[in-house]
Amino acid sequence: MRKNQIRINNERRILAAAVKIFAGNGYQGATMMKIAEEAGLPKANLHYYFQTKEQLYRQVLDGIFNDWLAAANTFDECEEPVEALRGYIETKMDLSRKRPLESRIWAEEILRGAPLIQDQLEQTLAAWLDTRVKRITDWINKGTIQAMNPRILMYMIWAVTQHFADFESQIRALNQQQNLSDEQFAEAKTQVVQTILKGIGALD
Amino acid sequence: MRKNQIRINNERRILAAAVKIFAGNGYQGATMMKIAEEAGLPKANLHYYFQTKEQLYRQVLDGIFNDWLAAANTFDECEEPVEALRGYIETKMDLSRKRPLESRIWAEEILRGAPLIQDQLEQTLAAWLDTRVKRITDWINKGTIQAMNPRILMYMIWAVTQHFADFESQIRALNQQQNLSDEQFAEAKTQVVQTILKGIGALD
DNA sequence: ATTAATCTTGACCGTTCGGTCAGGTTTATT
DNA sequence: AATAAACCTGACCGAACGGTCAAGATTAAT
Repeated sequence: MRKNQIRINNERRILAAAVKIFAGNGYQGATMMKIAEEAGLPKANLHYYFQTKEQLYRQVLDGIFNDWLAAANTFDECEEPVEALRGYIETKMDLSRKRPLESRIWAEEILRGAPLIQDQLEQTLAAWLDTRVKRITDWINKGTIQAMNPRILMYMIWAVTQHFADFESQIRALNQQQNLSDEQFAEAKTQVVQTILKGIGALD
Repeated sequence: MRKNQIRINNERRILAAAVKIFAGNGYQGATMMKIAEEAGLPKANLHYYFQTKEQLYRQVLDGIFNDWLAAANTFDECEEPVEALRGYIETKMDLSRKRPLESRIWAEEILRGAPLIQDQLEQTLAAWLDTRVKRITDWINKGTIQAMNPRILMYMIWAVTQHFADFESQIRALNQQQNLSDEQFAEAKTQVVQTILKGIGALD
């Protein structure tokens, strides 16, 4: 029983417009009118598909969280710490490069105290982190990487990779008012991977 | 010619209240009424000292930027890379611990594309960064630390240190709904310093 | 003591926002 | 062809917002 094509198309259009407007203005700064203009639809039409602004915002956040979880699986694809961490960091960097708007929406939600996604953080994300902490602890016990607090390592990885999306406007201001070129971003990606892996004693 | 004490006191009260409200609600989500209640003053009184909401916000941002610049001087206090970087990272970590609200206001402004502080970023911050890039480049040329892009190193330091303020609510959700204790934060500080210094080949 | 300057505040105003709704149009079903 | 279901939208509404103002209270200057 699949939904009508009209509904599918319009929901997608509205969600895409919502991502742009929420990312550029924040939840409070975004207005249904701006989203409607971006989507090329009358405002009342938005309320036909999404009853309230908050519901629309929640669906945007859900989509972001699902993308995040999909990327997070990279962590489990390799057995060895160097390749597992390298793959995860690179995937997170690619996500920041390709979907900076989503990263910024997520960041703003956390900044505001995560009022709408606290449950997801405490349930899904905490569980995800726990199992990865166990894997890292195993590596430490085997002596493959040096002793450390695995949670802090993950915080560092998240911080650095997401910084390139969340603080894009600052990086641009410090880069002759130009966004990082593909070459510059590739260099950043390599350096981030090298610094973190070397920093935890997994290289050299 | 010093200002009247009444003005000094009230401006300070209002600015302190504004920091709390802007940090917890963002620029758009903050209202003059909320700030007035936090300050314990009638709303009209705020407009007597600060003509518009934007002017009040600008003064808050100015204060934050000045704190940031003061902390940034730590970078120059030591000649050797290990001690200079360690001191700078630790100062930034302490700032995140003691002034998380200010860090979040700054982060939100950058997230929104830095509409009000673009000039400061392109002028003051860019100049500050340029001189530190030169220092790091000297260290690299002397062989004290390994070859790398100094700008990316600074981005990483900013990202990691500020993460503990900006993403505090996420870290709390992943830490049994408890903010990091002083001991946990001290551990994070040590690990961040060690990982970065080791990651750039300045240790071991 | 008088005047001037500064400070205080309740009431008010125009605008913008999220959301509603009735009535019409299009699409799907039989 | 007829009916039902889904979709569309201009016009409207109450609430909340940033900001104003006039009139009074307090403080400073002479």
